[in-house]
Amino acid sequence: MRAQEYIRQSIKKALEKAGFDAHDEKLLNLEKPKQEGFGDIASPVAMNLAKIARQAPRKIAESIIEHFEIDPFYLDKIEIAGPGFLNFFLAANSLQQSVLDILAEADAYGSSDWGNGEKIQFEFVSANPTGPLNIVSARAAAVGDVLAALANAAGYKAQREFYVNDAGRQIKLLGASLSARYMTELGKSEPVPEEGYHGEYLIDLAKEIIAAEGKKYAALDISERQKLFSQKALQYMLNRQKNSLEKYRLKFDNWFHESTIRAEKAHLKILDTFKKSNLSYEQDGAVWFKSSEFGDEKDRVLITGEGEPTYFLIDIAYHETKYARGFTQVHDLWGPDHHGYIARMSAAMQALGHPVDSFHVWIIQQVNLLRAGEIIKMSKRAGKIIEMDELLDEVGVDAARYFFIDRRMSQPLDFDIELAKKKSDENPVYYVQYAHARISNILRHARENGIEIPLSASTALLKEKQEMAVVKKLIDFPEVISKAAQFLEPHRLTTFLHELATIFHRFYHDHRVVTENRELTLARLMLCKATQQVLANGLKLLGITAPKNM
RNA sequence: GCGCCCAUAGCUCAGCUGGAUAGAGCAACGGACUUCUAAUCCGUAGGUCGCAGGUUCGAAUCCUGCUGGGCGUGCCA
Repeated sequence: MRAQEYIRQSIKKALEKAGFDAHDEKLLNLEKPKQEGFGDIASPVAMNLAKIARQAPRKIAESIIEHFEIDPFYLDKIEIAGPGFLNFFLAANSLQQSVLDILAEADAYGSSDWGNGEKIQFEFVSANPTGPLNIVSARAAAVGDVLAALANAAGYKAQREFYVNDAGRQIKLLGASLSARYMTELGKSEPVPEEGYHGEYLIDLAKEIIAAEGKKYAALDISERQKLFSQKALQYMLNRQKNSLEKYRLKFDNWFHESTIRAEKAHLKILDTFKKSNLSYEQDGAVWFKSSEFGDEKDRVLITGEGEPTYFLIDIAYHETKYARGFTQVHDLWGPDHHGYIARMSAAMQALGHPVDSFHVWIIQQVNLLRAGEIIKMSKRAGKIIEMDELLDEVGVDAARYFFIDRRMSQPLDFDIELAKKKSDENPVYYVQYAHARISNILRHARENGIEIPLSASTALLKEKQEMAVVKKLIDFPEVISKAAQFLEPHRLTTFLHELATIFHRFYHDHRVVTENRELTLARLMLCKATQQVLANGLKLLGITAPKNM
């Protein structure tokens, strides 16, 4: 059993014996003391209980200690400090043992069953297949991928889904735009629609088509050609997006096509449901959803005056399938431009009878690209957009992912390209990777000196301050993961890994691993391996490589 | 106008859902390589937590107001 688990359970038992109501797990939250001298793990439980039990926190703390059975394997002592903190001082025994436990668990260390196998879904990126992926998509891709990875590690069954808008107006425009480029390449006049897509990628595609299939499509009727080119362009863009994502080490579990909603007329069923429950009405020739009854600021159109379903209606039907597919928690990661869309979608989900807290929208804020401190101005109109591919080619996948994860997603992000490229101490990515590589080097050095590294060895000689500091950090890992998953805050993981790297580098600096003392050498090798394991597990969740040398 | 997000060291950001003397990285300054990688480590300096009230044993954290920024607010997708 992990020390944290032991402490939590023991506090619970002590509370019960002392006559307090301890069923609320929240009360048992453990903290990391802010300062040295306050022990290794702290519990504010006495202060939490003070209000409920109407007793002085210190009194409660004393009562808890009185009923607390100290197992010397885990604890040296408990102290009451400050306003009523319980400070726990971990015993060397359990710390030494946890190094071996980590090695035994290996790749699985850090995982937990916190989520109880609940089926949840993360839908993200979902960029229109009308152009290459941009920088915000890159950010969403990193965040969504890591959130899902964290959720899976924390015991949820999380799915990564990409919603493909492969139907509707913008696809028609895409086809028309490609058709225009095709004809222009063949020297004929056909303008790109005003609201069409003017980026150069369609010129490239037009050239590709001409090279591969010639000019046979020029003979077609324009509307026929546009329709055909819609599908061609769609396939092309989808493949291109998939390739970009693959390069980014992101694999979606499911690609959900909007066209299936339309084909199955799922949106009409929604319409029907709303009609039957009196949640919609007709006005000015359109059909409206009474979203204002569910917290939206006004009602929204489902069917336009021209009889077309709105994107909103299709989107409701799409989201309904998520619940139909068995997901109990639905997380959408949207771009900042969809801010105003949240209330109505949330209203729709409530209208369809889904719990308010089962549907979540997280806005991934914009990314400002900087080069040497200067913001790079991007304009969609002029086609001056930095694509995800360009960014990855320039700074690399590892750095890009790290930079995107290392900040709360709800905040705009200044991404300094020059910094991300720098292979120096200014760049936090390499700091963590370096610790991993450094350990590989130590292990190699040990082998070169004739030390065969065993799977397990006694760690009883680990007692130096820096050694213990590393172990104490290592045992935090499972909680970092479950909390990062619980609060959807992946940056907790990068922070943790950075701290672990710091503590390891410090240990490395102060102590030699491979020495004449064979038993101590083996013990420290175990510590190194356990650290490397945790670094590797953490980096894997982030989708960042763990290099053996740098 | 209304709604959401944000304001913490020179810069970029943490701060574990109300707790102990507010932390880290970078930048600045001063030190440490005959060593398992110096892509590292140690030290110094740096703060009215935007402002003003309120809630209580206790507030960077919760509430209200204000100031200053970002975004959103279509029978578009």
